[in-house]
Amino acid sequence: MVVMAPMQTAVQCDESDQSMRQRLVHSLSASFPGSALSKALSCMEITDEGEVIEDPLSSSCFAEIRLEKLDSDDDDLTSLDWLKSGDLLKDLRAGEELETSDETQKENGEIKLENGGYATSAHPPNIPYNPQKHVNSKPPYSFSCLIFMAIEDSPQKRLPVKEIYAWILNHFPYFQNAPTGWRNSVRHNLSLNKCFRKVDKERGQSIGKGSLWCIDPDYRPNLLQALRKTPYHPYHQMQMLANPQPSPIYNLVGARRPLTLTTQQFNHNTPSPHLFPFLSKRLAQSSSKSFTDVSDIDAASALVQMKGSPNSRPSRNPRLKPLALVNGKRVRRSRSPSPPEFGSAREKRRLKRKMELQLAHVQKRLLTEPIVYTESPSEDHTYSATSPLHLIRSPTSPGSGSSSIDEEYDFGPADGYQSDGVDSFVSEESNFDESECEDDNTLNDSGNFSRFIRKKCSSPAEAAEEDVKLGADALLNLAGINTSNVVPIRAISPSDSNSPVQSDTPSLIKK
DNA sequence: CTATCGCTAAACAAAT
DNA sequence: AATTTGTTTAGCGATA
Repeated sequence: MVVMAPMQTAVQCDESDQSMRQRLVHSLSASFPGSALSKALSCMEITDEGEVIEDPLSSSCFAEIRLEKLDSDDDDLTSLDWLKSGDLLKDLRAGEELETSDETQKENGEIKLENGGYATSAHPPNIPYNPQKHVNSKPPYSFSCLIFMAIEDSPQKRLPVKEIYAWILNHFPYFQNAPTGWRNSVRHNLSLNKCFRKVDKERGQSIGKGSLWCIDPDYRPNLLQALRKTPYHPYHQMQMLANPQPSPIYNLVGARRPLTLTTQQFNHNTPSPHLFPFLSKRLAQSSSKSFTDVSDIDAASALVQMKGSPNSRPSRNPRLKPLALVNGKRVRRSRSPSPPEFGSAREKRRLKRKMELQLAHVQKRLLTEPIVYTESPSEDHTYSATSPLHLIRSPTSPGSGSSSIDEEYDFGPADGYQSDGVDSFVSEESNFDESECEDDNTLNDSGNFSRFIRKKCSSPAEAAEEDVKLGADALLNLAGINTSNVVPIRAISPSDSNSPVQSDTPSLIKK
C-alpha cells in the first residue's frame, strides 16, 4: 500500500507551484552556496509565470520516490489522527515561512541561546531544516552523511580532512560555534566507516598533512540511501522542485521512515547529471536494461530447481561465517562447507551456463546501479554496512593495510587531488562490458567479481562453484525469493527482515 | 531486554 | 616541538 502524504498534498496544492519553487530555489541556493546543489539550481530558469524552463531534476533519482507502507505504525498515517497530535499544523505553517524573522525562528523551533553559543539539541523533527538558518540546531544528518556530502560536492570527489572540516563549517554554520569535538568525530568516522577510503598519495605529491578521502564506490549507494532516508536531505527538496507531487510525509514532519523504491520506479531514477556527472553517465549506458526482467525470473526459477526449495534449506547461511566475540572484537567462526546439490551433469552444465550469463548481469547491476533496496539502517552507511562485494572479500586479510587495498580489491590508482578528476569507479565499470557475458572464459577471467572469488578460493573449480552459488543467491534475491544465502545489500523484502540470515550477516567488519 | 547505531571523548601513534 | 591526522577503545543515550 502506498501511503500518500495528505498534509503535504494540502500544503502544496494550496499554494502555487511558482511561489513554492521560487522560495525553495532561493532557500537552497542560500543554504548550499557554491555547491553542486546550487549549481544545479542555477541551471533552472524560472519564468515570471513560475515555469521551470530547464529542470535538471526532472529525471532525478529522487523524482519518483514514494513511501511504501512498511510497518504497523504506518497505519497511523492512513488515518487523520496524526493531524491532531501536537502542533503539527502550526509547525507546518511555520515551516512554510522561509523568510527569517525572530518570530518565525521561534515557530521554526530555533533554539535561541542567551549566550549565543552552542546547543547540543537536535533540530526539531517537525520543522524543515535550513542549515544556514537553524545555526543553533544540531544538523539532522549523521557525520557519515555530512562527510559524504562534502566529498560528493568536491570537484575531484576526494578531499583532505581539512577541507571536509571546511565544507561542513561552510554549509553548516552550526559547527562554527560547536566545540571542536566534532572534528574528532569526523576523523573517527572516516577511520571507522567502511564507506570512506583513504586515497594513497602519489609520489612527490604534497597536499599537506594526511591523505585524501573518497567514497568507496562499493558503498556509495549505501550512503545515497542513507542520505535519502534522512529527513530534510537536500536532494529531497530538490525533488520537490522537480516534482511537486505528494511526497513522503516524513520528509515534512520528520518521522523516521525509510524510503522504498518500487521496481518500476527504479528504472526511472536517473540521477541528475548536474549533481552526479559520473553516475548519471554510467547509468545512461545501462538505463535501457530493466532491473528485474523476465530472464532473471527465469534463471531464478531454474535456480530454485537446482538448489531445491529455499524454505527447505537450513536457515543458516553456510558461506557466512557467524560472528563471535573475542576480546571484545567480532570475529568469524569457522564454518563447515555445504556442498551444492545438482542434477545430471548435462543439466548442471546447462544451468550453470544460464547462471553465469545471469550472474554477469547481476554483477553489472550491483556495481552500476545507485539505488539500494534496504530498510535496515545497517545496510546504509554505518560501520556495519555490507555490500555484495564485501560478502566475498576476506575481511581480515593478513597484511591488508591501506597500501594493499587497491591491489586486493582492484581499485584504480590514486589520481591525486588536483589531477584529472576521473572517478575511481569508472575504471571498475569498464570491467563489465556487455560483451563479456557472451563468453564463458571472459566471464570467468575478467570480472572483478570473479577475481575476488578466485582470491578467496583455492582452486579454479572451487571458484567456479562459488561463482555459481553466489550468483544463485543474488538472482534469487533479485527475484524476490528468500534464500539462505542472502545478498544483503539488495532486494531485501520486508518479510526477510527478521530472517535468521540477517542475524548471521556480519555486523562489524573492520576495514 | 538486547542489540545496534551514532555520537563523544580520550589516548596514542604517525606524519608534517 | 607543536600541530595535524589517523586509529582505536570505551561508554553513553536513543532506537528498533
